[in-house]
Amino acid sequence: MSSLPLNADHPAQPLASAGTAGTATPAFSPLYQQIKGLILQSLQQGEWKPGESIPSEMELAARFRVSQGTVRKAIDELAAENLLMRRQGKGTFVATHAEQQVQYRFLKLMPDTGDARVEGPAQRKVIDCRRVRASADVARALALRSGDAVVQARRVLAFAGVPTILEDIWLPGHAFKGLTADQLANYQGPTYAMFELDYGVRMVRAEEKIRAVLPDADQAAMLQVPQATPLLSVERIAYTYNDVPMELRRGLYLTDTHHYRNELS
Amino acid sequence: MSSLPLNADHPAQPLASAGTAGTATPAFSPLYQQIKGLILQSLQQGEWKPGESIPSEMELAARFRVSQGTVRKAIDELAAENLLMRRQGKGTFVATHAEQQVQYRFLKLMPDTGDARVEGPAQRKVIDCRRVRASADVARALALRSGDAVVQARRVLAFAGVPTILEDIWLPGHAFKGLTADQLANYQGPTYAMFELDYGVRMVRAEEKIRAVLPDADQAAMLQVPQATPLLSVERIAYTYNDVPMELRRGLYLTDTHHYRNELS
DNA sequence: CAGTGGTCTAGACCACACT
DNA sequence: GTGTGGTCTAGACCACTGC
Repeated sequence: MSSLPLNADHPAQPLASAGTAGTATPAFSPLYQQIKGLILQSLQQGEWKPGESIPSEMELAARFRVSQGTVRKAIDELAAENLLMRRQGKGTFVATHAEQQVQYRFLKLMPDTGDARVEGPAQRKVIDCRRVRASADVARALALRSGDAVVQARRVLAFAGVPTILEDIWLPGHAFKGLTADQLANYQGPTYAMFELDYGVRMVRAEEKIRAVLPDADQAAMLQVPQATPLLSVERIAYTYNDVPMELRRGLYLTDTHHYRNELS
Repeated sequence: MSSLPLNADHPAQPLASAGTAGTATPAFSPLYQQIKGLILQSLQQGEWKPGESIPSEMELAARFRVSQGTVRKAIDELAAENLLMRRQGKGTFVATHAEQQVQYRFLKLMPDTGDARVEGPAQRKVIDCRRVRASADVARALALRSGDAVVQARRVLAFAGVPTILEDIWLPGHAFKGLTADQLANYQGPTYAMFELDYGVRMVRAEEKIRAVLPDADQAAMLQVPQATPLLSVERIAYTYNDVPMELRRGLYLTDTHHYRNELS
């Protein structure tokens, strides 16, 4: 395992790996990975907030006592993971869901014709929002214990007046104290941007499990469709920094004029 | 626009952009992008085949009269796009769907419990495989003209004996002359690996549109489910090099014991 | 051992944005 | 012009693979 020459007078080489001395894996870690970890730590601790710029490559290189190229490689990876955003001539910025360019990055439902951006944001109607105790499956998804406090919300999203998405959302109670239906309904912009601003929680990545299902009577009523209408069931777990799960979301998507779009590579 | 110093005696700087002289966009293209284009061209023309190694970074640097670092950056991007695969100490290889590591990379349907790899490959039953004329929508998807020859196939994939996927596949007739039902059913390994080996067609990326639907009588019979069973409709267009569409695939997935898995970032 | 990709440095210059 | 990220080079050394 290499170590960072934070207090050394001279930039150092990685101090070589464990070799055959122990039974543990060598676990060689390149310098730029360690730098990446340190930057990640600063992001996590809120040293730089979403939308703000981080120090220049030269400054970071000086701070960490490494060359610009090494800092550069660390930032490259963080930018590839959508944690940072580089803008030539301006600087490097902490990514945010408020950014116009990548707004609604996690919403893959697209209208069959035309551009998603043209359609504009959905009309949101919050059915319910309250503090409850986590059921076993919700607790498991959010890495909590059964019975821990969670905020539970249900809302309907409509496009051009047509109810299209029915969403149930669960959030850890400790991180989202005081979340109201009003916030979920009336915040201008992506919900995840509101989470950043009001609760300091930045969603970094998510996993979705998708199925085809038929709605129960309640769900059909909420979406104003017959119960025989097949719907897309989308279960999402969203994670903050360090793979900590911070949201469970179960969506039902009406897919007669929309589709879920995915790119494979 | 910079140009490559292929015959120069000295490594060159990019020859600067157009400046304000013309009305055309400057279209500055960094050296490594040009190198990337040349490597791409060699891949496309089959100079190096799937699974083979390409020349070392040093050799390519010599061939293109640039530094190793520049070649490196070009290869980095191609590796990130899954066109090449780097293996430390061994070399850089042309990616292939036959690779154990990334087999069935485009199949996102996973069993609800356990690992996909454990389940093993599906049993394939080919219902139909014949040469037909392209309908308007198939032609559009494959960038052909209506009436052009296409190979059309239908097959059912079963896991542990349970029919789970019904697939209709369309392929450009000119590139897949002589494709048989036997090949589609009995080739050991991913179908896309067979396409590479027998037809020299490598699928590089794909786009999918997903909906929830109810099957018609025929489809329900093929999957041995009631007609009221909601199914995932997955329409895929797969592309070779240079964004040329080479396959249209319409799948119906049974999602009672499986789900479509997606990662968002 | 030689050859491959992987890391790190140092320095030069280019493209872009702001002032 | 100044400062930012972006490109390119040259050279050194490290880690991994296979002869």
